[in-house]
This record gives sequence, C-alpha cells and structure tokens, in this order.
Amino acid sequence: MARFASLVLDIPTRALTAPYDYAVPEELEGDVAVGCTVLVNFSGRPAVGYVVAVSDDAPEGVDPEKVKPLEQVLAPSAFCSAQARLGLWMAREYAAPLNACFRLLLPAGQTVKVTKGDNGWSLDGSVPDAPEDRWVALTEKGRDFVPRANALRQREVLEGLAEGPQRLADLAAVSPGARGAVTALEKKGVVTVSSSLKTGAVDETSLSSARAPRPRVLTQGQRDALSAIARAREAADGSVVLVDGVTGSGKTEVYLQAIEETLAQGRTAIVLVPEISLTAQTVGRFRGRFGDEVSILHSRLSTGERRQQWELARTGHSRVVVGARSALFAPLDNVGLIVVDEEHEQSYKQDQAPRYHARETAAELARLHGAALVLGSATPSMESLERCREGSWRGVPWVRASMPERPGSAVLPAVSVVDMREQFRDRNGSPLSAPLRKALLETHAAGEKSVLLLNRRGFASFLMCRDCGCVPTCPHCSTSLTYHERTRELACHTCGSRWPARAYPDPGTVCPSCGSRYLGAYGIGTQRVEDELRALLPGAPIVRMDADTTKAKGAHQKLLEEFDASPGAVLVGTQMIAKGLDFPDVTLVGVVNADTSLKLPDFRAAERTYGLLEQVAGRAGRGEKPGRVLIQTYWPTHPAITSVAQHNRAAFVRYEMAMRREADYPPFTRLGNVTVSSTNEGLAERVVTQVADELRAATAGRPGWRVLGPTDCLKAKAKDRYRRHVLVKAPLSADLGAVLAEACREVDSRGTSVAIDVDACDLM
DNA sequence: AGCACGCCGACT
DNA sequence: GTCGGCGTGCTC
Repeated sequence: MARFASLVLDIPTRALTAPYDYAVPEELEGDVAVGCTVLVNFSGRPAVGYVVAVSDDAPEGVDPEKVKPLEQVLAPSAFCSAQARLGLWMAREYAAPLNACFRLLLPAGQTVKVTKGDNGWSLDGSVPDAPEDRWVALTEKGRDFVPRANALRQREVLEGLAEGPQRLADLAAVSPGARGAVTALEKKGVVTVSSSLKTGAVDETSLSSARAPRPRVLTQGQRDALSAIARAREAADGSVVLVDGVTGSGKTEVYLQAIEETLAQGRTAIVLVPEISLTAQTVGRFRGRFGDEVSILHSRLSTGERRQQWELARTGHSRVVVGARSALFAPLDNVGLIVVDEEHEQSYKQDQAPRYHARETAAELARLHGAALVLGSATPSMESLERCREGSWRGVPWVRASMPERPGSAVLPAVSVVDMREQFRDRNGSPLSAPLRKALLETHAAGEKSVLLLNRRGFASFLMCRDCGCVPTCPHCSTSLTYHERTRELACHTCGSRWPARAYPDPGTVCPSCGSRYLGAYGIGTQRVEDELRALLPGAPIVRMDADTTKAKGAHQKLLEEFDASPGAVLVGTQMIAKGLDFPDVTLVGVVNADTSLKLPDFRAAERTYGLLEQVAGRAGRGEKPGRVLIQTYWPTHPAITSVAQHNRAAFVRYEMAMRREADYPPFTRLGNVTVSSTNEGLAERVVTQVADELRAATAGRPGWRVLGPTDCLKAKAKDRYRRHVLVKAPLSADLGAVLAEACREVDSRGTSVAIDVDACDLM
C-alpha cells in the first residue's frame, strides 16, 4: 500500500497557496509523519517541505504520473495535525505566505538551509548547546530575609522564588541582572544554587514542599469563573470564557486552578502573557504551582534555552507552556486549555508577516483541539465584549465571567479630573496644573512617592516658526521632527535621524523656510516636566524614564531601582511606566496630558486612552495607604476620561460601542489594510490604485463591503519609502484575508512591497 | 523563488 | 533566416 504526504514547501512566495503531494518511499514510511521536515525535488530543484498530512489515498486532481517520491527526512515531527491545520488556516485568514506560517511551528534554531554531505542532505544550524540546569531555591533563613531598599533585582528574584525554586536561566532571562543578584544572595545564605533538580528526574521532595499552597478561599467571582471554564472544557468545542476582572481580583489564581483541572484530565495547557508581564514573579507563580511541568518560552532566552523548553513540551515532560505570543505554537499534544492574559493588549497582533492576532489564532487552535479558551482582562477589548454579548462567534459559544471583587481590603483610588482650559484662563502656562502642584508638594512632604505619566502617543515637542508656521520635517520620512531640548537636536522617531538645532530665544536660530529667528519649541516633553518638577520640589529625587534615558542596556531596571530606593521621589515617564510598575508607596499618580492620544486619527484612540488611564490609575495606592489620581485634560467631558474618574466602565463601553456601530468599525465590521510602499512614489501610487480597483471589482455589489481610498498613509513617507494604503471594510462573516490576497495577486507589484494586514490594529 | 515556454527586435 | 529580450505561468 503506497502512502502519500501533503507538504507545505518552504519557498518564500505568495504564489504557492496550497500544499503539494509527494509519494512516501517504502523505506521512509516509518519516519514520515505530520510535522516532519523533508527534502523533495520540486520542479527540478531541491526544496524543503513540512508534512501537513499523510494519507493512503493518491492525491485528488493531480496526474499520478507527476507525483514524485519525497527524497529524505531532514527532521522529526515538530507539530501535530491540529497545528498543521492551524498553519493552513493562518495563511488563508491573514493572507500570509504559507511557509512563514509554518516556520512559527518549528523548533528554535531550525533553519531552512540545507547542505549536501556524504549521507545526502542535512539541515544547517548547529545543535544547540546543552542548556544549564542550575536551580535556585530559598533557604529556610532566606524566607525572612529582607533585601536593602535599593536592591530591586534581589527583591525581584526573591519574589519569584517565594513561589518555588526556579531555573537560574529562567530568572536571568526574565529579569536582567538576576545572575548577579543570585550570586549575592547565595553569599548571604539566602538562596542555594544546585543542579540536583535534574529535568525528568526531579527531586520531588524539595520541589513539592516548595510549591505554593492554593488559597483556601476563593471569591464568588473566582468560583463562577472556574465553573464557566469547566463547562467550556466539557463542551470541547473551543468555547470561550472572558474573565473580566479588575486588577487584583485574582485572575491568575483562576488560571492556575483551571490548569490544574485540565492536567488532572490528562490534557495540557498554554498560557499567553504579554512580553512585558513575563516577570520573575509570573514565572514563579506557575513554577510554584506546577514545578517543572512548566516550560517558559520567552524572546530573551537563548536559542539553546528556547530549544530545550520546546523539547520538554514536545516530549511530554512539561505539560504547561507559559510565554509570549509565540508560545501558542509550542509542541503540546492534546491541549485542553488556552489562556490569553491581558487579551486586550495590542502586542498580541504581530506587525510583520504573518500578521496574526494571537487572541484570534488561540481561538482557532482551541477549536481545532476541542479545548477551552480563557481570555483575561481588566479592560476587555470591544471585540471580546461584543462577542460575549452576542453569546457566540463563528459558531462557538462566548461567555463573560465577571470578577468585580478584590480579595482583601484594597480600595479604589480617588480619581479627579483637572480641566486644563481653566488653568490656561488662569494664566498658568506650566504643564503642571495648580491642583497637581499642590498634590505633588503634599505627597513629597509626607515622604511618599508620585508617578507622572506623560501621554506622548501622537504627541511630542516640535519646533514651529511663528512667522511662517513651518514645522521642520524629516527629509526621509513624512513625520515632523521631535525637538530634544537637552541635546539641542531634532530627531525623527520613524528613522532615527538626528540634526543639531536651535530654538528661540537662542540668537543663532534660523527658520529653514523663511529665515525668521522666531522658531520656537512647542509641546511638552519629559525634560520640560522634569525641569518644572525640579523647580517645584528642589532637592527631591526625580527619575525620568523615556526612550532617551532607557536606551542603554539595563537602564530601565537601574532607574526603577533608583526610584524605589528614594523616599519622596517622583517618577516622570511615558507609556512604559504604566505597565507592570508596582511600588507600594506610590500614593499619587498624575497624568499630565490625558487627551493627546484621544485626538489621533485612529478609531481605537478612545479605547486605548481609556485603557491607559485605567491602568495607570491602578498604580496608585497599592499598599496600605490610599492613593489618588489626577488627570489633566483639555477634554474633561470625554467619556474615556469621565468613565475612569467615576470608575464606571459600563458608561465608556456603551459610548464606545455606539461610536463604533455608527461609523461601521470593529467589532461590528472587519477591517483590512493593504499598504503599498516603494522608493518610487509614482510606482507606489500606480500599484495601490490597481489594488484598490481590483478590490472594488471583487466586492462590488456585495453587501457590507466598502473600499476606502487609496490615500497616503499617516506616515506617508518612511525611511525614504513612499507609503499609500487602501482600507477595506467587510462583514463579520467575510473571508477577508482570501479576498485581499486574491486582489493583490492580480496586480503586478514589482518594485514595491505590498503588506496585507487583516483585522489591522495599527493603521499608521 | 527559479526556470521553463513563448512571442517580437538586431545579428551571423 | 536565428539569437535573445524578459513577460506569464507552473512546479505535486
């Protein structure tokens, strides 16, 4: 009986849209399975392929004469057939090249390059080093050890270890500088480092005794969420549970118990977290509960370490995989549960091909495995909320489990809004309003800490000529240049170019366009705020965190340590301070300019602003002392701002949903974006026009479809490439990726690059 | 991606 | 009359 294998060929082109079939020679039958990497003769040349299906039946619709035998097996199976179907689905759903989708499924370090040796061809790529297997554990006396105030790294390590022993490699990957901290702690006798906890031959006694106990009591919300997840698992159809819980409501404990139940049924689990929240403590919580049954996949692991973690999952040694976006493709069999934490995070959308959304891809994988999908968030995406309201999406049930209570006694911070228009009328030209100044003084006087958030998204300092109105722009990009006062430079945030510059009242100032000397600086930068703070609070420790001060390796960490160790300090920074920051003695959070991101020409502007404010507001008063939040805005009536102030998310969601429905935006429609870029402006223009014409021809008369544009991208020129795009709105049931791919195939796009983005998040 | 097949201009 | 341009299409 002859056998046949269906292969996805690793040839980088959109032209290959389907697998090709090859015969399996008898002598290779034992080695060929779904997930294998094989070598074939493809139109006279060697090509690498991945087996997506194996069958006893000859391929249909192919001349049997043409079916060639596959030549060699290059690597054993890396994925199962559910994952193979996921790869095929992604290629179609996201109009991505097939080979790019399948590369996601390969182990770290495997390349496509092959070289000819004595025994035929072999895959390039060195076999990864055996990764170190040193484990770090707290000693008895270490449990009571309190690190010095400024030893943030040590504290991070200890927080991670409090939940159970960890691999040194994991600690180091997740927390830079952990190696040093561990060495220091070992000297003090606080921790022990041993290689006795060999993977696969675990010292059960030391590990299980170190496992964190389950809390005895769950909140009503946690119990409800768990039973909803249990029902979803029983349905075995990819059912989704949205765990809608405020910060601190115990979502992680829900995940942990849901995973325990899944493992007890002999199935496996995948947990996705945003890269930024993959901290030592997060890893520790999972390790603490599941010991070495957990694999960690993280972009900061070395290739060898990642390969090792991957191999542990493939061989069944670990049945839980925790990691960022790409952990979704870990080689786990029989997946029963997938968790996507912070499901609203935009980082789940990949911004390079394949432009997949991890939440949507997780939903498809859950469906393919008959697993349950758990989405967690304190500010769920509009998509998830709407699907739960509808009760289903793509034929699969979606339910929302609400967890409003916080275990313990933490109280919500008092949020007040400062109307900056009044400040302007009162001749206060400072970026800090009178109420915020007062609050800063009080907080500092009490020896407590403040955090000031500068919402720089879509906003920065720039130079403008008062005479002719000209704003210097980048010659390589279409963006206006950002002015850096400290270094006296104009910088392009798109391509990174920098020029020395002078601003009024410097006597050397000259407007590049009209020669006037009234070229002045506008907008508020972190430097300006820092300067104001120094004037307001002379002698107070002020830490500034932005792209400039965190560029150096480890600078991020260092600045946080500095802030942590200084009583009465103020931290000034951009978005990056909103997430993951958890200092108990911060009692004041100020948002300097809440509304700049509201004005962006992006339909998700309000949602993002709301999310950011909600998140930053949660940073106040996490310890014993109550916190307060001051939000400065020129738009105090916008629901994204009033809803945060009133702790009324429902009001925001009601407003935002109405806007989206009105304007035909997601979650009520699908949105596709095709961007054509080229160094040749006319060529980009011609190609994008043809794409738009094809799309119009393909969708004419179909209800719910609209083709908008073409128009210049918001960044009309970037890195010397001209960029134009077409937007497509389609009904929720539409096969948007297939339609976009088909239209683009019809167009001769040589000399340009065409980026298809299905369910686009970033429309810049 | 490669490499065939295929139909129009300047050469032995 | 042929050699060669690279435009279109196929590869299990």
